[in-house]
Amino acid sequence: MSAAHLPGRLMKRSFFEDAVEHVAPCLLGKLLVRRRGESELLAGRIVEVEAYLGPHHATPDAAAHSYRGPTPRNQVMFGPAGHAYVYAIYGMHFCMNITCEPVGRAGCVLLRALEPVLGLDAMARNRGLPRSRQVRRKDEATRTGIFSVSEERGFRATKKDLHALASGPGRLCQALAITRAAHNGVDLLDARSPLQVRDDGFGAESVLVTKRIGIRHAADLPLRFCLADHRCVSGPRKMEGRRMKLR
DNA sequence: AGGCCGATCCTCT
DNA sequence: GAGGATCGGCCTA
Repeated sequence: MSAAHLPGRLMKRSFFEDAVEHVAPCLLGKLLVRRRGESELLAGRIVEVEAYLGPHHATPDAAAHSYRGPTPRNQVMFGPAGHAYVYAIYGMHFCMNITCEPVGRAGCVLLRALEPVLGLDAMARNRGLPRSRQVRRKDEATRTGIFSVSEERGFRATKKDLHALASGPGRLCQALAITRAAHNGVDLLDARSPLQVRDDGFGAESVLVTKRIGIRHAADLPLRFCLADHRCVSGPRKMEGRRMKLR
């Protein structure tokens, strides 16, 4: 498969070499593209992320894996920007981050939720979910305009079905078949990579900023960013936070 | 819609 | 040896 068949354009390295708390909200709306084998293509739009601050930062972030400095597990975080940091958690899930900031600084963005865009059947299979039931009506999500694409031949997903595919950091890795063994350290900005971040020109507008989910330390930092009102976002429906316009 | 629970194992102390 | 950037099932409401 040639790169010409992939949606959008590869992102530039400089985009990720900035402070992580600035990069994180700007990642919303970008595509995570997964190529597998000769023909399989999966893609999802990033709708929810969290920033984790490196130990160089003025604000201490005890929730970050880099908090106590480099270890064998987190060494990728201290390397160049635009690479995947994938780790295993609770013995049964993977989480994927994108490294940010110049070499030596370990700011990282955790990907928390995707809106499925391409390869929905394969995602359902990867997740061990039944192929989405057929819906008689025109895809409700697309009709309401909440979703940008989310429909392809042979798969008509309800909002609930879409949410089950890749909403949550563990779920999105399972949906795209992302593992630590195969993908930790992969360059996301290389056209030959099995995992890429791409920009198809989607314009994110209103962003909701809240506390991060599922952590004990530094729990009050406002470092979770999601597309406001997007149904594929994970976590509690109503979460306190402030709205922010991008750019 | 939200809270509690168990599964399961790697990483760092 | 403790605990974790989670998930899905089951419970109450």
